[in-house]
This record gives sequence, structure tokens and C-alpha cells, in this order.
Amino acid sequence: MHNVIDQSGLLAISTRLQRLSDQLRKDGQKIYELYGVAFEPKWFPVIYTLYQKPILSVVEIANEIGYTHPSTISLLKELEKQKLIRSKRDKTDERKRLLVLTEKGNMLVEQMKPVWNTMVKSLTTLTDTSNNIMKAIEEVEEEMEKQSFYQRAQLIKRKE
Amino acid sequence: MHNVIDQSGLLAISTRLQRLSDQLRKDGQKIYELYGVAFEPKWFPVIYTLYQKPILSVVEIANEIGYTHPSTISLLKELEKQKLIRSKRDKTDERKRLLVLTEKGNMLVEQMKPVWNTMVKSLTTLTDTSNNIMKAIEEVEEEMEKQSFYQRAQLIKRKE
DNA sequence: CAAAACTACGTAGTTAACTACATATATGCA
DNA sequence: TGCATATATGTAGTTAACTACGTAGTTTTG
Repeated sequence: MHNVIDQSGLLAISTRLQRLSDQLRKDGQKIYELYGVAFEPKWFPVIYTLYQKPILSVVEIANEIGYTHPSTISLLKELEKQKLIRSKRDKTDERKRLLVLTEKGNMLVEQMKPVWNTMVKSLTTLTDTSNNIMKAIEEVEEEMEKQSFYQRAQLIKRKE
Repeated sequence: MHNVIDQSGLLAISTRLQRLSDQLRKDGQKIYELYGVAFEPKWFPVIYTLYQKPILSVVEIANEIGYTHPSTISLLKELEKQKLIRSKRDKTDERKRLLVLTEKGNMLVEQMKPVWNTMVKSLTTLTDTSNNIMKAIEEVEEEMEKQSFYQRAQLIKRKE
């Protein structure tokens, strides 16, 4: 085992992950401003998902973007108020509300493309380091699927 | 440039960082329960910091743990209510409030040590992947210090 | 075919961070 | 030496996620 995390590393990991995430989000907001477009980073997951899969229900979107459905609902409300998306009942299943991008939403996506492109480039240079963070996240997610942080701790405790 | 992030990667990064951080925190909580100790993950940064540097002011703690001082104050209130820390005015500078661990706090740290040890081991196996996440975070933080996500985007835009 | 279980959506309340502002004390300099 | 600036702490209000719970339709099953 060559990579050892000490206790101050333990201190760091969760808060640093969160701060990094915050920082990226804030800078994202400033980049939209730089391009003079009225768009907030938090809108991205829903808009981009609906751009790729044009008709989805509330829970389907929640799963795609990885939020809980109540969080998703409040995002959807905001986007409907902005008239970027609209919804209609599913005729074959009256429980479902189906979301689509509006014309305004689609136009915004087209406007956003160069901005996203710039972000992708910027983020790529930022994360082009010897330990690639995206890959690291994927790898940790895979490891957690095999065995969670908690399960590993359980086993270690049992051996004590 | 070998590591390229596409737009769905862009979608992923901020939310995935945050989810990973959440997941670790939740599992941390369960690990404390496993050991039967009354301790919450969010207390760790303050307690551990005061364990290493026994007397600190509010802002000093905030800087050490990387939170804003209002967030830190509310954490400190909680810890004072738990009687894990206590505070006194600095006699040479009446503006300052100096925090220290109580006897209860110190005893808790001793109790916590084996738990933290298990966590460190567990986390080490979890993150012992080819792209090490702690190193990746450090590297990205370094890159951001050289030039932020926003600054990089500015330069890319200028060249368009 | 009615009751039970499940699914989809929605609301309410909580949490843990933040920013912006307010107050008190300390310091530096004209 | 007293006014301007800086520092330390504190409060209020906001935000964006969450969990828990409720309701209304749908499906399954005894």
C-alpha cells in the first residue's frame, strides 16, 4: 500500500472535495457572466440532460442528474419560471409529468455551446495533472461500489 | 493534452465531487456509530485542530479548517454546548476569544483515536487507485493557484 | 375485483454552508 | 492624542441540498 492518508488527510478530504466543487461552481457562474449570458451553473444538469434526452419525467431527470427528486422539483420550478422548460401530463400514466425544453430553452442551448466549449477546454487544462481528478473520482466510485468506506471500516474493526 | 473532459464530464465534475464528499461524511457518521461513540463528522476539523494546536482564536480556527468564520462560530457553539471545548477572552487583546478543549474534549480525542485510525486505513484502501484522489485534489488546487478556472476561460475566450 | 403494495410527485422542515452587515477593540499616523 | 483604518467576533438572512412524510394514481394478488 503506497498511498497512505494520515489523519490530517482525513480532515482534508471531505471538506476539500466540497470546497473544490464550490470553487468550480462559482467560477462557472463568472464565466457565464463573462460571455454575457443569463445562465446559472446549477441549471446545467437539467438543461443538458433534456437537450440529450428530450422528454423525461421528474424522477427520470432526478436519476440522470443524481439529485433527489425534491431537489430536482425545485430546480424544475425555477426553470419553468424562466420559461426554459415546460411540462405536460403523460397521457398513458397520469402520475407522470413529462418535461421538455421550450423554444427559448433550445435557443439558449445553442447560445451556451461556445461557452460550454470554453469551459471544457479550461477545465481540461486545469485537471491535466499526473493524477487526473476525473479518473480518480471514477476509480473511487468504482471502489466504493465494490465495498463502501463503511464496509471497509467494519472489516478492519472486526480484525482488531 | 491527453486528458480531455467532454461536456457530460463537465456536468459530472462539480456534482460528483459533492456527492463523493457527502457519501464519505455519511459513512463517517456510521463508522462512529459502529464504534458506539457520540461524535459527528462535522466536529472533526475543530476538535482535531484544537488537539494539535491547543489554544486558538475563532478566526484562527476558521482559517485552519478552511471555513468562513460565521460557519465556524456555529460549530463552536455546538461544541461548547457539548462541553467539548470552552473559551475565554484573550487578556492582551479583548477582541479575541480563545478556544481550548475541555477535559471531556481531551478524553473524547483519546477515545476517538482508534476510530480515526480505522477510518484512515479504510480510506487508504478506498483511494489506493492508479489516479490517487488526494494527490489529484492537491494538484488541481496547485493549478488553480497558478491560474483559476475562470482565468483560464478568459484567456481561451480572448483567443477566439 | 377489492385490498395491498408500489410508484410518481409534491410539500414541509432541516441542515450546513455561504454573504452581507454590525459592533467592539486595537493600531497607526498626522 | 484622537481619528481613520484594520481586525475579531457576532448576527441575520440566503441558498441549495437533504430527509420525512403525504397524496394520488397504478399494478399486483388473494
